Amino acid sequence: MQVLIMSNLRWTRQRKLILDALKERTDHPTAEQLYHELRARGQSVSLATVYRTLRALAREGLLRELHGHGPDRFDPDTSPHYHFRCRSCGRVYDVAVPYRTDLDQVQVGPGFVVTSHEITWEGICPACRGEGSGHGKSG
Amino acid sequence: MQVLIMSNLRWTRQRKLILDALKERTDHPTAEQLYHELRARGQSVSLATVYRTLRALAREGLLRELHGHGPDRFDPDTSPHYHFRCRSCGRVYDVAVPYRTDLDQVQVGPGFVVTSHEITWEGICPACRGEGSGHGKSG
DNA sequence: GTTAAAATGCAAGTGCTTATCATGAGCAAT
DNA sequence: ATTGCTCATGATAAGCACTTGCATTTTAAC
Repeated sequence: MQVLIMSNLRWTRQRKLILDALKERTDHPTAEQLYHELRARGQSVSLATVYRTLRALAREGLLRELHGHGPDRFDPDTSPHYHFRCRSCGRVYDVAVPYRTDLDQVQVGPGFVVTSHEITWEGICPACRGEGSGHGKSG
Repeated sequence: MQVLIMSNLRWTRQRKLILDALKERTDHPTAEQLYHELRARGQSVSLATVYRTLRALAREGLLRELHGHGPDRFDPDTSPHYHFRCRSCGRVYDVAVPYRTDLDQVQVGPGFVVTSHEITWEGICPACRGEGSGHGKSG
């Protein structure tokens, strides 16, 4: 499938695998998690390629990078939306709160140019509440 | 001055220096920046101590850690407020938008417990707009 | 099929941060 | 003021999360 028609990227076996693996998940995995997932399936990819591919696809606007505590995470949904981060396992979930376009109009101060905003909620996710102690890093 | 009355931390020369240096600034510096600042003043502190102190003071609630792109930054203001991050230099500024307590009441989904939220605006700061290209990392 | 440009894999390198551990400093009770 | 217990510091090594250099494939266009 020609997903990369608009981009100057080549549609290689590894890039297909990585993007597909990302789209299967809703927990916004890290590069390392994606890498292990693919290896577990017997696919041959290197960690460097996973990183390079994710960064490249983000530059092309095919996915979104999430920065914050711990390793970067990746979100296949590029539409404007907000996130929840579990402070126990680090997993990130989408939040169904309507996007507030008006917040991009905020006047931060003289000379400041605002290009975007993001809202992140923190707390404990259902998976971690379930576990007795809830201090895993399994996500 | 007995700032640490409520905590079990010892009020050492280094901790005084580090907290004072942090409170003098409004750009939410990194550990490294604070370290260089103190060295430039001829004060003897090790980088490890700067890191340890900042983390310790954060645990005690005397300052706040900011995570995101690049190295962690530290904010001497622990009251609820929002931030702006310059995507050119990385500096972080406080934003004078009233804190929305109602956003902590958001229902993320069944089984989710929300403990806090944060809003971060991104864009270019006045310092970087001034510079012709505006691609420094001077912050 | 050739071919030029781009992607991959491996391994080494970098940046940020924490761990280790011997030494030194704060604090409370002598 | 001194002692003694405990915590803090400094120097350096180690660790994690990436990133980069480079030789070797692959891809996409002729």
